[in-house]
Amino acid sequence: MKSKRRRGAGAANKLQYDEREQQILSIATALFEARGYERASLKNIADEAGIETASLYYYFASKEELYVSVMDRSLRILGDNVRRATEAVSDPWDKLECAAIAHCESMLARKIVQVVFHPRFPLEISEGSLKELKRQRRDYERIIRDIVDMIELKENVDRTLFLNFFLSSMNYSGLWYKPEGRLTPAQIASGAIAILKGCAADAS
Amino acid sequence: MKSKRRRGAGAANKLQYDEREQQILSIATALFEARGYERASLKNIADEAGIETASLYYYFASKEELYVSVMDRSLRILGDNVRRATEAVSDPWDKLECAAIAHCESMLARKIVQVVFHPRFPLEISEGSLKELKRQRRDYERIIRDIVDMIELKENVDRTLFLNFFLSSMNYSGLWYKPEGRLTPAQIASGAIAILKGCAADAS
DNA sequence: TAACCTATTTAACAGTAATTAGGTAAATCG
DNA sequence: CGATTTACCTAATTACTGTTAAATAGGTTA
Repeated sequence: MKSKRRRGAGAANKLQYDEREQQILSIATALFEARGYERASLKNIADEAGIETASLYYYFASKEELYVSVMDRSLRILGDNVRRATEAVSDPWDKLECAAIAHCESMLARKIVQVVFHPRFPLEISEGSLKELKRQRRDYERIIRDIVDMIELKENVDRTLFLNFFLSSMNYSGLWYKPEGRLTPAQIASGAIAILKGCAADAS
Repeated sequence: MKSKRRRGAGAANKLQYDEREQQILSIATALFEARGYERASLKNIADEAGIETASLYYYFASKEELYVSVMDRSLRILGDNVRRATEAVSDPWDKLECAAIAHCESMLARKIVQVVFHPRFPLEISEGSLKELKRQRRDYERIIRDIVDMIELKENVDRTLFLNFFLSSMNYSGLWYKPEGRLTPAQIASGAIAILKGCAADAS
């Protein structure tokens, strides 16, 4: 609604609308990620952006809307990265590995999301927003599911469990990943694939 | 400190100290689990216990102390259950499967924890409490690690990654588990083991 | 120059959180 | 019996929280 304004400026430290909006989204992403929804107060976010708390309402109608925007942005970036990384690959296992690497690198190396797949949403969200968020999450998982569906698994391996297993380890990698540790995000992703490859039907 | 008191009672609905303490711990566990630390207020907990908010301070010095007690209790129960389920088993893979089943059943079927392994602690906790919690978590993970160390893995599988992978899927199982769904907690656990068994050195 | 718009501030509000101080009824003890 | 202890309550306090209303400084447009 407010996204096409351009004119006007103000005091020395004023920014243009789009710049400020993106800045707030970045800061909010980092703070929601670091502290969780409740403990990342609007004051925290505003302080980091160098503006007053009330000014946030010029860009977002409520904290909930800000949260939904953060999730939206994160999931879209993640989806784009994974799609881009996998589209040129045809072998199912290679495709899954590329997806894993893109997922981990998006989550861990760059500071984009990680907030995304928390088990329960951290707030009592409005009906509409909740549906929107769930849809986006399903859309992303669909990308992965489509890859998993191409893979031939041993008969005794439950495909849905395999998918959940993969997604959970991707998400949880944020727990044990340390920037200064011995494994890079890509190595973690490839290591996960190495483990899962034991499930291949053609046990190589 | 206060654990040996016995005497005295009060109005009709008063409980003895230990009973009330356990009741509060159970309720707090369920509420922290369902709503998260911030959104589970002391008023919520007190209401459910049928007492006033201020009365909680008769049992716990602060919300933080209550949280630490909940974690403590949960991890001890979980550890006990897993130890008990595995001590009589000698084959490493069977042992791990028993651990997985005990873990999942403790987390999912009975309503004990699940709060336990959230990536980041939900509060800025005091130095001492934090150390205590981390120690307990490490102690539990040690149980699992000792089992994993007995397992023979393919050469290209990173043992630490394998361990983290296992723990993360155990924890995340709460995400997709539904009491009315097609899989029981034990089936989820066994399914996870079936997936991981592809990593066995003697590829059966 | 006058009118308007934009990004921001100041100030206040209403609600709720955790916490504390002090009191009270009933059971127990000597 | 009276004194004490136990388990609780009432009421107030402090410190935020998200949110709104209104004002303002400076740039744009006519």
